Amino acid sequence: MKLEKVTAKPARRYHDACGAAHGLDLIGERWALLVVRELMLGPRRFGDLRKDLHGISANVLTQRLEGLEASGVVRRRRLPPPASVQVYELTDWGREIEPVFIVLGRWAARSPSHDPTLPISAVSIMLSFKTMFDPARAGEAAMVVGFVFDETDFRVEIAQGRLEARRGEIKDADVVLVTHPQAVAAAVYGKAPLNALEAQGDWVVRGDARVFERFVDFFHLPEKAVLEASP
Amino acid sequence: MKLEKVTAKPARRYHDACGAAHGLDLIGERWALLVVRELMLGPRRFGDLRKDLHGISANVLTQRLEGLEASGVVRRRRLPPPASVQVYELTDWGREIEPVFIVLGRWAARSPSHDPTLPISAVSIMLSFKTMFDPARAGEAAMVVGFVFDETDFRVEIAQGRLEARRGEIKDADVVLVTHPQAVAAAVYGKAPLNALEAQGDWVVRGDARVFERFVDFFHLPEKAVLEASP
DNA sequence: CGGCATCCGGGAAGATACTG
DNA sequence: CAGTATCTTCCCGGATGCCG
Repeated sequence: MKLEKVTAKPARRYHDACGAAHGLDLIGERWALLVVRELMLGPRRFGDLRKDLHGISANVLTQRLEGLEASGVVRRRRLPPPASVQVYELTDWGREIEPVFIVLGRWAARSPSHDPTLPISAVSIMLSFKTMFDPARAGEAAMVVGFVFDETDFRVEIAQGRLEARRGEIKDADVVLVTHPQAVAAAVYGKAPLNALEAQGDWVVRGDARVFERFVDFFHLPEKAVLEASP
Repeated sequence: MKLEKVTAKPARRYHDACGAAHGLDLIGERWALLVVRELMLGPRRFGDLRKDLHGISANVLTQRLEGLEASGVVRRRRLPPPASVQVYELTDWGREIEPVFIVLGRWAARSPSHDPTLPISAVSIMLSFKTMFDPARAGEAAMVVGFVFDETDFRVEIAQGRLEARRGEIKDADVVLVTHPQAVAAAVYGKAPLNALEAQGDWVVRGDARVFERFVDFFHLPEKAVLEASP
């Protein structure tokens, strides 16, 4: 006998008209915002999400995807045959969460306890470019930088003081880095010497390495906040 | 024998270099962001916080304040005698969370499940003015609107297409409303008729009521998002 | 294997009572 | 008034197992 899905959400809500409080009802549960982050650059499969959300368990991921789908943030789709696999993607409205990442990330980067050397996902590093890009430093520079992370291609295009970061074709890239996100973070935010990374073997450059050297200079983390202690 | 406070936080962290993930480590626990919200307009006492965070329990509020203090977001201070009471306030860096509220609130207000008629705190309604103010509608209007919520004075000043909302003096206000936040939400966002609210008795106007009628027109909730269902 | 249900241990949240 | 102590409830995280 099949149990009816009596889910009957009692669900811990704030019951508050405040917009921010309702936002927390939608994406405030543990892992929820990071699931959305991983979908920010396009549809993903369950297993891919699980792999890049280090530490999440399968059942929690299932619950979050269900919750986000019920809220209208995420939508589930089955790709047409012969693929026939299920993927999860953001709705149009879900995609509009992006500014929340930008401002939250920019604020938290100033935290004294923020450690940019920790592991980072491919999507995170791409979004960080949007967050930390300094148009003043880029000036009129124009370039296409490609990244290959674990068989997947990502591209960052800079032109007219604007930056676009997404998944996609990198045939036209000025330079392509075959590496992993953490090494990119070390180069861009840690300003690690590029030849050292190359020597370590987790870094292969295709194309004009000088372009990437300029690229690195367009980004920098904000200054750490200075704290007043409680007396 | 007194137990040493071996707090030794193992603490559930994401362990992720992503700025947003670290932001969640700081303010992602349940209630944390709403505690910050209640401090956004200046120092508050423990009991005041508890009263306006409907549903929080004393021990959770204690834990959040401790955590936020440890993170450098909140600071604890004892007012000079004869008051000699303890208050909590945001640090300079903590105050910089404001944009997170603005964008999160603006995004969540478009949620199909957002209900603006729920209870709302005094601080929330004041912050909502910053979030939902439409400079185009205000044009060159200039006014000072005062609110008295439960013995505390708040002021909103509009001038040159800009809005400022804070606690403070309302002697120079063009109009003052003695009421409660939910009634203001009904008037401003629900566009409830003002005389109806006055008739219900939870609404006293001092000064020029016409000024408030214009004020209401400067704010409106964003359109609800239209959702694509999962097939 | 991908997606999801189920069971279980630990820990955080919620409610209430109690103390200085 | 400002928390602390205690108890219960529920969520999170990990493991296992089912089924297409």
